[in-house]
Order: sequence, then structure tokens, then C-alpha cells
Amino acid sequence: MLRLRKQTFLVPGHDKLGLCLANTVAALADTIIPLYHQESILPHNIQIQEQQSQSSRCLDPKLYISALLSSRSLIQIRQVHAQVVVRGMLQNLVVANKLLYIYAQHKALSDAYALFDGMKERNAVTWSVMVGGFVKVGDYASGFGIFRELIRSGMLPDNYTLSFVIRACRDITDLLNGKLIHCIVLKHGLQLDNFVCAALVDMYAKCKVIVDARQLFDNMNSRDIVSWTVMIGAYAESRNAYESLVLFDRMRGEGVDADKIALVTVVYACAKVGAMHKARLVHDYISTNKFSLDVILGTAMVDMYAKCGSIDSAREIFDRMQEKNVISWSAMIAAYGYHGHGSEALETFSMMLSSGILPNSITFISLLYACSHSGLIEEGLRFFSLMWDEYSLRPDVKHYTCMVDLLGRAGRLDEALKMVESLTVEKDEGLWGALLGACRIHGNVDLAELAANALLDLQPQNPGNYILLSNIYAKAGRWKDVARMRDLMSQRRLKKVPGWTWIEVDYNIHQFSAGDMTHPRSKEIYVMLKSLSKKLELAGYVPDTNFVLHDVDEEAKVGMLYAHSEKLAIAFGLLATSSGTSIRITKNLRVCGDCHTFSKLVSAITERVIVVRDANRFHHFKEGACSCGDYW
DNA sequence: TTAGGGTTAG
Repeated sequence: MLRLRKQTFLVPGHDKLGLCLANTVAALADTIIPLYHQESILPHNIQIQEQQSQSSRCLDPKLYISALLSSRSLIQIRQVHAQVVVRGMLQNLVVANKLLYIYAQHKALSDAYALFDGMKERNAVTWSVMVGGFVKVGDYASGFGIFRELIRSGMLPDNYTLSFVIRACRDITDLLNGKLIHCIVLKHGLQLDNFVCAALVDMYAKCKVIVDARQLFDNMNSRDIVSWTVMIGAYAESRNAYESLVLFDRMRGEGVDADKIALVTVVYACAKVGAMHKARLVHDYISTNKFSLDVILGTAMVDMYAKCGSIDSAREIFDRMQEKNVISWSAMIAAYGYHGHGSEALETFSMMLSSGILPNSITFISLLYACSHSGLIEEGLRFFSLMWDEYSLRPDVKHYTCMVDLLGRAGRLDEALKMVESLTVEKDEGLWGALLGACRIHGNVDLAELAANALLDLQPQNPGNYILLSNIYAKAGRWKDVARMRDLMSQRRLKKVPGWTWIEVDYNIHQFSAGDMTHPRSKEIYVMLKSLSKKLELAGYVPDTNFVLHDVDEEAKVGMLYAHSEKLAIAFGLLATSSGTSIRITKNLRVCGDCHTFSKLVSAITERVIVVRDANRFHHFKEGACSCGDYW
């Protein structure tokens, strides 16, 4: 038995109650909790002093609940717990549930579970608090365990519990269990509220089943701001990010006002689409409705403007932000990186250090990427060493990928290969892709073959890898190997996935695929393309048919290249905008080197600036040159 | 007495 010194503990706000507990409270509570059902032990350990006479107040659950709500530490909670036991109040389900909830809030799940396990009576609140408690601390297995126990007990979960377990499925992208829970709901005809519906939509979306998410969303009786935000965010992550912006307009049309979280999500969607006009409209909405530029919204806007092509607007927002964290600084450094402004990225990094913010692993990815996009080789090597030497940040495969890209673009392929070979962590497709890209620039077929074969091993179902390797063989005149690649694709039933290009014209986004005839101005576009091609031929442009992988003759290959999506988009841009206006390609899916050559030459013969964004790397084609000094 | 959506890279 513990020897305990007695002292008076006053519960804040209820000092008259004068809860008196032993001094070594933690030890006492540890003893009490497992034994709380053996109440006979307790009176010997605890002396209870009442400053007021014994009255019904002491049996009033509100007093214990207030005491719990005022508890600031686990020790205090255990003290109140002890009192609850002593007073025989644990039979009161409201008090017991509140105790459970407060333990869960303090992440004291073992205390909570000990209490839960001994409860003779439980209700829906008891179960939801336990499931929620485990889910919130990321102990999903225990959360599911409690949920299973609930189902086995013959009870049905309430909406609170359902929200928690569905959230657990979302967090670990467990589509199977998510569907099972959805089935339970349907089977029992449970009436779902907005919390559960939004959780289901979110779960399906995070598990990449966007069609089901949308169906659920459309079938909701009433959609609140959270449901809208979840759906808008789901599209932002999908291939159809533009639908986020369509939904945002629809939401406002239905009279639902955006809050800050919804705006952060829409800003993120604008960044994904690269839609500058939409970005400006969302910015106007934020200003008009006087939303403060906090660290999260501000950072999202910096990223949005950078990805929509305006590094100046990004910097303006960044400078206006009162509070900046490591994410904000990294976003600004990355922004300079996308635009090939390496020295500004480095300068921003120095400012970040001066302001007392420590870099994280992502800061270094942004920094190394900026060096690689600006040809700052020595600086990149210096930062790569610095991250471990100065900040104890171990480089991961992403940092190595930046370095391989950096060295490879500079033609230092041997060093790039050494870096790949020295890697002890798992090599991913990004790393091999960077090496392969460098080999393509510098025409190193042997090394390209090595990288491409590694890629084929990692992703045998990705047709892009076969095409990459085939292009390299074609460039080297190894036609048998080209044919072998084509046969392999055919055997594995892989088809080339068409490329897509998005262009912003007159405040709208227009989308093109290769050979597209769906645009309302298709006829004019093809006439424009034909005229451009003739002018380019006269200027010496020869289509690089290595970018076509088909068993057809050269003439047919030229035909296939002719209507690639980026070319259709540029032809449309020329057609639909006045002279002197920049043409903005907001996004490119599956980049074709020949298209970039085309863009460069079109900028020369039309005296237009053509801005092309692919994979967040911006190319500014002006007067027949690319600002980032790239190799097209 | 129990519940939700948001920022940097890849």
C-alpha cells in the first residue's frame, strides 16, 4: 500500500468544493484507476475534506464535469477521477463519459481504456469517444477494434462514431473497410448527417474513387461548407482539377459563402490548374470579404501565383505576410525555382536563415531544384553537403533526384551515375527518370538503356517508359531495338496515353488532346497550324519524329507529330489573342520535346512570348530562345 | 457527455 501525504487540492472555479487528495497524486491515481471498482480500498488512501456540509451538490454531476473541464493536466484529471469513484458517481453515465472524453482529449488512451473496459453500462457517446480518441492519436487499429466490439455488442453506431471510423479509413486509404462501413450504413438504413456524408465523400476521394465521391456528394440533401470544401479539394487532387473551380462557382451560386479553409482549397486548385484569371478572381474574393492573410492562406497564395506564372505577384503576397513559417519560405524558394530564378532562390534561403527559421527537408528539395533549373552546379553541390553537415537532415531519394538532374543536365553524367550507384535507399522512378532525361539531352545511349530498363522494372505497366527508351534507340538509329520496344508494348497490351495541353485564353481554360477535333474552332485551328508549319519549314524546322512511336513510315510520323496537343493549343492561342499578347500554356501532360522546339520557333516567327508550364517548370519562349537556357 | 474540410516537394 502506498504511503501518501495529504494535501488540499482546489479545483479552479470550484474552490469551495475543496477536493482533498493525496499528494503523490500520480502514483495514487495509477493505483486507483485499475482498482477503481474496488471502492473499499479508496477511503483508506484519501481523506476528503468538505468545506461545506454534505449536500446534494456533491452528488451533482455538473460539479464533476466542471472540475474535469477545468483540469489542465493528467494529474488533475486523475484526481477528479478519484473523487468520482469515491462519491460513487461513476455509475452516472454522463460523468463517466465526460471523464473518458477528457482522458481522450489529453491523449491518455490507456487511462481511458481502463475506465471504458470496466464500465458496466455504455451508450453511443461512450463508444464514439473511445473510437474517436484512438483515431485522433492515429491508433487506427485500436479504433477499429473498439468499433468491431460495438458492432458485435449488437448496437448500431451513431453518426459521431461513423464519422470517426470513416475518417480512419480515409487517413490510411483503406477503401475496403471504408466500403464495409458504408455497407453497414446502407444495410441498416441509418440516417446520415452532413458529417458522415462529408467523411464518406472525403474517404472515397482520398482513395481515388472520385466518381463515387461525386455521386454521394450529388445525392446529399443539403451541402454545407465542409462538404463543398471536401469535394472541391477532391477534384484539385484529381486529373480534372478544373472541376474544382467550376464547383466553387456553383457553390457560391447556391448561396454558400466560402470560409477560409474553403478558400485555401480553391487557391490550391488554382495552383494545380495554373489558371491565372481564376487566381485573380479568388484573390479579389479574399480581399473583398476581408479575409486576413494568415500563414496558411498566404502560403497557398504564394504557391498559386507562382504556379500560375506570376513570380512578382507571388513575391508581393509573400512580402505582405505578417507571419511566415518554414512552409512559406520553402514555397517562395520553390517559386523562384520554377521560374529559373536561381539567385533569388538562394537569396531567399539566406533571408530565411536570418529570420531564424530552420530549413526542413522540403526546403532543400526546393533549393536544389532551383539550382538545377538555373544551372547553379557548384551551389547545388554545396547545399547538398550543407543539409547534412549543418542541419543534420539526411538526404532522401528526392534530394538525390535533384542532384542527378543538376549534374546530368550539366553533362556530368559519370558523377550522376556514381550518385545513383552510391544510393543506399530505395531507388524510385523519379531518380531513374532524371538520369534518363540527362542521357537524352547528351545522347548517352548506353546509360539511357540502363536507366530506362530500371524504369521498366519499376513500372512495367507505364507505356511512357517504353516510349522514352524507344525514342533514345531511334535517335541512335537502333531500329531493331525500336521494334523490340514496340512489340513489348503490344505484348503487354500497353497503349500510348495521349498527351493533354491546357491553355488560358480570354479568362477561360481550353483543353486539347493530340489530334483533337472537339474544339468549336477546330477548323480554324488546323488552318492556322498548317500555315505555321509552312512558315516553320521555311525557317528550317524539321519535325523530330523520334517522339513518335508507331510502326509507320516517316511521312505518317510527321503527320502524327503535326497535331500534338501543345501545337494545337499554340495555334489556338495565336488565333484567339491579339498580337503582342503572351500565350500561356497553363499545363502540359506528357511533354514532347518536338513541341517545345515548335514553341520556340513560333515565338521567333510571330514575335510572341510563349509561356509553357510543364511539371511546374516554366519555359519562357521569346524570340526563338528559352529563358531557362534549356536544350530545346 | 461524443464529430468534419486547409499551406511547401514529388
